[in-house]
Amino acid sequence: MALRVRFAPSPSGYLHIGGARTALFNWLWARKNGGTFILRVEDTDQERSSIESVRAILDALRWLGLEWDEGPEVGGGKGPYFQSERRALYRELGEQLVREGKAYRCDLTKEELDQLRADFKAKNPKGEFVYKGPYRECTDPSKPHVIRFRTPRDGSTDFADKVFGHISTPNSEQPDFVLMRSDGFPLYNFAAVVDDHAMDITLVARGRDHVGNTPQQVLLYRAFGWTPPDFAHLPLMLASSGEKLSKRNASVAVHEYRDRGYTPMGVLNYLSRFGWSYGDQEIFSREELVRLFDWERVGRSDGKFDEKKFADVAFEHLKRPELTPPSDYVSSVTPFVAARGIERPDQARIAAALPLIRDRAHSLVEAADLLDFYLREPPVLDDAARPLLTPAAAPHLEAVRKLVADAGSFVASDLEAAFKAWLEASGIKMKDVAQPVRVALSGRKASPGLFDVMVVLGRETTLARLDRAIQLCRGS
RNA sequence: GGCCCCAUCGUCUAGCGGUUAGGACAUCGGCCUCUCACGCCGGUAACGCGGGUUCGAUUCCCGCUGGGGUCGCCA
Repeated sequence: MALRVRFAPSPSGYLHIGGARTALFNWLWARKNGGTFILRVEDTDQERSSIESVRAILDALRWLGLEWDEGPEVGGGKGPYFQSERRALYRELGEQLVREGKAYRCDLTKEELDQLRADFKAKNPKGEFVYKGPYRECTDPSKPHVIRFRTPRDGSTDFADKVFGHISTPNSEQPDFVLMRSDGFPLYNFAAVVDDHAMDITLVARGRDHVGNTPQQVLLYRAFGWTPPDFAHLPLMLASSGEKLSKRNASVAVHEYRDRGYTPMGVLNYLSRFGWSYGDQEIFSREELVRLFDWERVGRSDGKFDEKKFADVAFEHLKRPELTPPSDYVSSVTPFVAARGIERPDQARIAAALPLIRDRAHSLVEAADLLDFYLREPPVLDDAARPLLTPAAAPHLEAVRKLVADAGSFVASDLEAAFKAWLEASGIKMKDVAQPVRVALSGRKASPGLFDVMVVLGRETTLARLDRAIQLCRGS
């Protein structure tokens, strides 16, 4: 049977990097094997689901380039892809299990259950309440009720996990879990099983926090007489604090990294190496990831997200032209440049300056900052740089101005040669003249090499900036 | 607390019986140098503990300890 995997988020918050990793591994597996990657929205909880979250998740996935073959806004032959639109199916199958005696109606109310929990908690402050039944089976279907699964009392439920191997759980541990809520909406375990089966999912890959659900789901597959899919659980990505990643924690939201100027592959590369490895290799292109990914190389222990390592991996992608081609870099950084108030940034000049900022910009936000003075006339003069434009610096700038004006060819090596010759002849030290010139050209105390900057600016602009600096020196 | 799972530098990890336990990030030195970077060189830094199995355990088994997950009419 053709490989079909899915990513099934609940639209109750942003897509965070942990969820993005789950989506990535599914996507990689599908792409590697020519399978189908399905996106399904698990919006059965009307209280917590929101259309904004659906939007946010779709946008984040698209930005990362994890395009889905079937799902919202794409369609497919196994829809609908929103669980809220599949209620009739769940209801029908729930009734079927009741008819077959594999499930039953229970009219114990939520309040009564809460009371039981509270009572238990009062007596056993340490332990956690576990009520496995028997629940109150109701005979009057017109009364509000849920449908519970009639869980076997003994034996155990096993499944093979592609990452963790064989996992066995005693059935005595499982409660008579709820399939259908009293409001007619299905609960996670039930809806997931029904949909995974209906959508012909062949492998369910999700976070390790779902291993406890798997036995219940396997029990459901058996009750229906369906063959369970394969399972693969991923070790958890914890926050750097060691706590579980939260959907409400905006700082780990995918869109946050986009806004901070990281590229999709920067994010994906870091995520790919979290729980998966390929020898000592750290940096991968998207194509390499698709080719090399394998469940065999997925680890089993949880890890903590590391901001520094993440930033470095992202930087590596920005730094290497083979990973981020110039044209991609220019189009990616342009919006960040524009956000600084530079209207219709000169793309050609950005491209020209690119080699000078590539190994200096750790993010597109930084890149836009480093690009600023090439694109703004006059350049912004930093407060910290202003003091370098002293009357004493004026003569040096005058001399440099002449050199630039007289230079035959306007290429870095020739400019540097002429510069060195002048220093030689005058006995002036490079250290003493470089900083004023740098401030004149860039308005900053730090910049790429002077001659490279001049070439990007062009002779005319270089002269204009030197002139302006000379005026400022005299004025101070 | 029950059940399930995990355990190599601070962090992400390589290792699949015999290695000076490797790489990357971080960190600390140094080099390069017109500034800032990049780059390069080098240092500090790990197999949780106790039993086995074996000629030999980081590696296999058991226990302990530690950590995590889960125990909802959330997903």
